[in-house]
Amino acid sequence: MGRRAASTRIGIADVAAKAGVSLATVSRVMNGNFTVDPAIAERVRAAAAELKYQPNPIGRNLALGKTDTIGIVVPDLANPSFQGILRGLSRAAARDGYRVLIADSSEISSEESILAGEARRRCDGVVLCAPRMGADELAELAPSLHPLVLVNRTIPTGDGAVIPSTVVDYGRGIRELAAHLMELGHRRLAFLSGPERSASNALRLDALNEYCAEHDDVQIAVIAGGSSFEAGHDAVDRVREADVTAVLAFNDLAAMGLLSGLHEAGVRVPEDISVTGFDDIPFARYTTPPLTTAAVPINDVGEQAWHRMRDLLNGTAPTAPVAKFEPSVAVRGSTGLAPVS
Amino acid sequence: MGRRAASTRIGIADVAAKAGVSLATVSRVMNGNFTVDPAIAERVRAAAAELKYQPNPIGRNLALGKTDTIGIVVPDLANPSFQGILRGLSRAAARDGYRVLIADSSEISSEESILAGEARRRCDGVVLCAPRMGADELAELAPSLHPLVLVNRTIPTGDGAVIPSTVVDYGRGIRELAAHLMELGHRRLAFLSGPERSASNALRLDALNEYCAEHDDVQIAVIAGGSSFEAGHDAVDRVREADVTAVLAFNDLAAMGLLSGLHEAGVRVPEDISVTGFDDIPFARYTTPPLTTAAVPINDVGEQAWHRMRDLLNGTAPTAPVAKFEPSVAVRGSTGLAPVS
DNA sequence: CTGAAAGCGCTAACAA
DNA sequence: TTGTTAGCGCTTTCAG
Repeated sequence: MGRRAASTRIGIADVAAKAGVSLATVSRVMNGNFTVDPAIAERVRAAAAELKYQPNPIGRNLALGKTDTIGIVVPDLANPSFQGILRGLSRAAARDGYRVLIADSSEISSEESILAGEARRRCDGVVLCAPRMGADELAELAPSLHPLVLVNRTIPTGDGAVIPSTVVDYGRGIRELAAHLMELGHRRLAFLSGPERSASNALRLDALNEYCAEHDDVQIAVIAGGSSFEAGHDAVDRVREADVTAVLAFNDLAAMGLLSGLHEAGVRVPEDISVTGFDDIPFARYTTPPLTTAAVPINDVGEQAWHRMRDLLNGTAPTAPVAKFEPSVAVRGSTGLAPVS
Repeated sequence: MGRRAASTRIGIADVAAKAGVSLATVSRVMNGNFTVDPAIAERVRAAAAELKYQPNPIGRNLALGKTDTIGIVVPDLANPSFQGILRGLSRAAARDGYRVLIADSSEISSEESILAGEARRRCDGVVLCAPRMGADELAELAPSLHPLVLVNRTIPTGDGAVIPSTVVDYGRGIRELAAHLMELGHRRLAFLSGPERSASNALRLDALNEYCAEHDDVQIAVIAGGSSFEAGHDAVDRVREADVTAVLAFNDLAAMGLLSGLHEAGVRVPEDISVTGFDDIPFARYTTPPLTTAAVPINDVGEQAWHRMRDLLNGTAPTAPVAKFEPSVAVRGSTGLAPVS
């Protein structure tokens, strides 16, 4: 048998006894089933109130086969973008009576599939946020995770089945940033790249190569970077050696690190070199100089991820399985006219 | 009866059938109980692997009366301090095989007790992070939430029972900040206060009053503020009217907002006025000028909250029921010598 | 409209 | 060692 409940917690049986009705009736009343005689319902409610009865969701979960909880796995809770997504997701889900269980993979891609599986078993669905795992692994894992929503990642759909997702048009954003720099007279640019496994990094890179091909007077060097402040900071030397007049950083964090390193090295921004970020995190406007970046409505991304999940849970076909967000360039002080060489 | 499971998910019964043993044996094998014949155990494992069997945690939860999950309720997921606490808590709990369910009260204090109760019913324990609710309400709620850990809040213990908690010595931190300013020659200070309901705000205020009483050449004006960037930004006029040479902001966010507003108004920092923050959030060192602040090891706060919770869950008496953190002043560019008047 | 009873998937006491 | 069986707390079918 299960643990002999020495616990004194009151259950549906206590309420039933006190109200002099059956368990089924109490259950019906607690769930707002109106096929119960008003007088009896009132009696049940009174008993419940008196005993301060609170239904145990775990028993309910088992009986119903659902938990009203979704899981989200993120690479790093310290990353402002993921924080924003989590917040948007959590608030939107809460409005519909759902809770969020979090799993932080600490950027260890091999942990992702395990965490995702565990989360899925405990929850009604899983949101995989910018998973770092390879495409093959993701494709193989996906079916077992259903209902699944992807953020900033899509699966190369062999067949017609599409996994609902929210994506940001990183390619378009970085192109617009490049165009902005070009207008300012920059021709020799550098892309301070992000994490190698990051799908959104590949998107940026492809778009930049395309842009390059279309404008043969523009050159774009690729410099190894990362997604963190430190990565940007540590790239200063490589950036200076690259002999460029502008740097497109992978994201705001890296751009801020670069800004800081450049400042320490006595390089002026934007007089000597222009710098752009990506995301428009809350602090981007308060750097020195304020960061020109491609703004992403990150809370909305999280909210839309929930909406995709809700559709999956309800079995209603999503209006559009993938929600695409177009970043908008926010021109601030970190970009300026190219220096005359 | 429950839902007639049309679902094709494989359960412990399938494995038992395939391995030709009883449910109990499968359960024992899956839980690493070594009282099972190795040969049989191997047979069970093979069957489980072949069927890709994954134990359903929900059934387990019900049988065991535990979920291996703890809940945390935070006032606002957009606040860097709460993000840090959540991250520290989540990572530490994960190391011990626990997951975290989040609840964001959106700074609505009346929601807190509901969210906390719900979280508690679904989880094995609850962490209440800087609850905004009143002391009476908290004291009344606490028993029903056990196991409960408080962050940045304590309960006026009528009797000897102490609720485990992690607290930051805000009083000491703000005193040291005030002392730092005094050393720089400042005598007319202002405290840009935080949310009214915030207990940590009261701690700062009390300490400042005490400090004032001890140093009769120092005056500290209190200006209504808040905990957000906007609150700090909007307080610029009040700060300028206060005729002070230094401002102690409630936290880094408010300080950054103030810095920004001051800059827009043409007031120089620290030449005209010095500004301090509190927390040392990741961005504090990158403001212009870099922010002098009282550094709080926020991830550690979350980690220690988990350790308190773990002790509660294990029934082992916590080493110390309350973990106290002493902030350390990080002197940076936003504070300087008081202007000669 | 109400109650009895059969599960939901798993664990553990008890018996064999 | 292994199997039988009685729950964990709730929902829901089905009969009354």
